[in-house]
Amino acid sequence: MNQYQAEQMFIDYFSQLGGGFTADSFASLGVSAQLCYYDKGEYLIEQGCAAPKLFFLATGLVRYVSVSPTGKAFTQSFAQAPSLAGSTRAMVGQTPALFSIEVLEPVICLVFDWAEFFSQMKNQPGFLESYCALLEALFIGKEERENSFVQLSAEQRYLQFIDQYPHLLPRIPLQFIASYIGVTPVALSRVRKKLQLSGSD
Amino acid sequence: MNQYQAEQMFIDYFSQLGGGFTADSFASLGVSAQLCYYDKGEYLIEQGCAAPKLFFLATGLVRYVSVSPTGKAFTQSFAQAPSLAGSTRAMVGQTPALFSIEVLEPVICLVFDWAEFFSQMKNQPGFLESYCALLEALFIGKEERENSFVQLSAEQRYLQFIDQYPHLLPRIPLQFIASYIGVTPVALSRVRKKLQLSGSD
DNA sequence: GTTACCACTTAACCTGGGTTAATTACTGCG
DNA sequence: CGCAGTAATTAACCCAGGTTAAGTGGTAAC
Repeated sequence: MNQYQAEQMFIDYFSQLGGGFTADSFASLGVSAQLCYYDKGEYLIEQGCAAPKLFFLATGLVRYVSVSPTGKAFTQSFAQAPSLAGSTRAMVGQTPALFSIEVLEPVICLVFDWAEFFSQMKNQPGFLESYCALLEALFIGKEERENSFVQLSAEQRYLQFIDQYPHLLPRIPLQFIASYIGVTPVALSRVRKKLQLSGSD
Repeated sequence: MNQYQAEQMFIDYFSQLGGGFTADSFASLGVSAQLCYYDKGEYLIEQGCAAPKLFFLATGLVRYVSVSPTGKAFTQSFAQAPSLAGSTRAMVGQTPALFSIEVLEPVICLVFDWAEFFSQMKNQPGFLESYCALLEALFIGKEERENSFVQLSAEQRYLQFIDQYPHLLPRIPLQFIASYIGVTPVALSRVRKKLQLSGSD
């Protein structure tokens, strides 16, 4: 994976969001990106710190995790390549990030300075529409997740997770799934036991 | 409140989002809006139905409420004028709305057809940036709410509500606040009793 | 091999909040 | 005025999920 390939993936990713964004090359956009590598266990951004960078994951898998004042970790989401990653809040509001981004599988990514990236890209025809489409999708996702937390039991949220991310299930430790669906690993273990007792699959 | 005044409020509202959107009049935008009135108890959109309209509330107060399959109502948010209202998901995805918008205090609003509105407005300089800013704010709000549900107790969520919306507290029935913070009215009543016993304010 | 370190499970106990239902306002209405 | 109908409180009971702690693999380092 070289920089050129990553940039091509990025352009493809953005084009398929809808919104009519197209581009031949990064050079023509006038944005500069740095190709970076992160190993499992490293962090792209850290909770409490400034996080003005936008990441485009060409390979790898990460999770967004926030730790409460009482020390409990909560996984807000997973993101697997190809995907953008970063804290919208920290980028646009220039406030400290409310979560860390932890690498679960080795990441190769492009790193942009958000302010520079946005000021360049907003003049590209179709970019803002694509970005809006992306934001809409993010928002809708959060809305659905909000509903899950309020209206579903831990068991139902686990089944929903399996349904939505079957490919992630074998790749991430159960404790992370537990922290994603908002229960303790102990509780998730109970749920799994109960499920394998009833349905025998 | 006449249509002209409402349109002026709308333009002001959009201008102050940031993003550089400005306009002299609706006429110059080429978008058509209908001025509508809704009484307390009526609905702007209804769960399960198509909801291709965007509302701009010039006066009034509404809540977004969804009812689960088991019949439990959950208040996703409140919106008071001046504010936009509508289901992003239903507008952009042309799917049925996942919630209803219920009028709590009489509403005077402008009603737009989203598809028409967006196709006209996206060509206005600065509009897309303002719309992005709006979406970012919505997304960040949901993210914070997600955190509250996972990391705070019912009591803490209630205190947070009072802190965030002190002006709404005396205006809406307790049961709606309960359904907003994700507990039953009975549980909220317990919380309030406990609070007035400890701190005497 | 053995020691150490994880991830995961299981059991025992506890608690926050749900459920049901009775009681007490508060309101508008005939 | 009395009588609905609705909102809020309170009490009694219940349960999903948290907490603590002990047990069971699995694997990497020595």
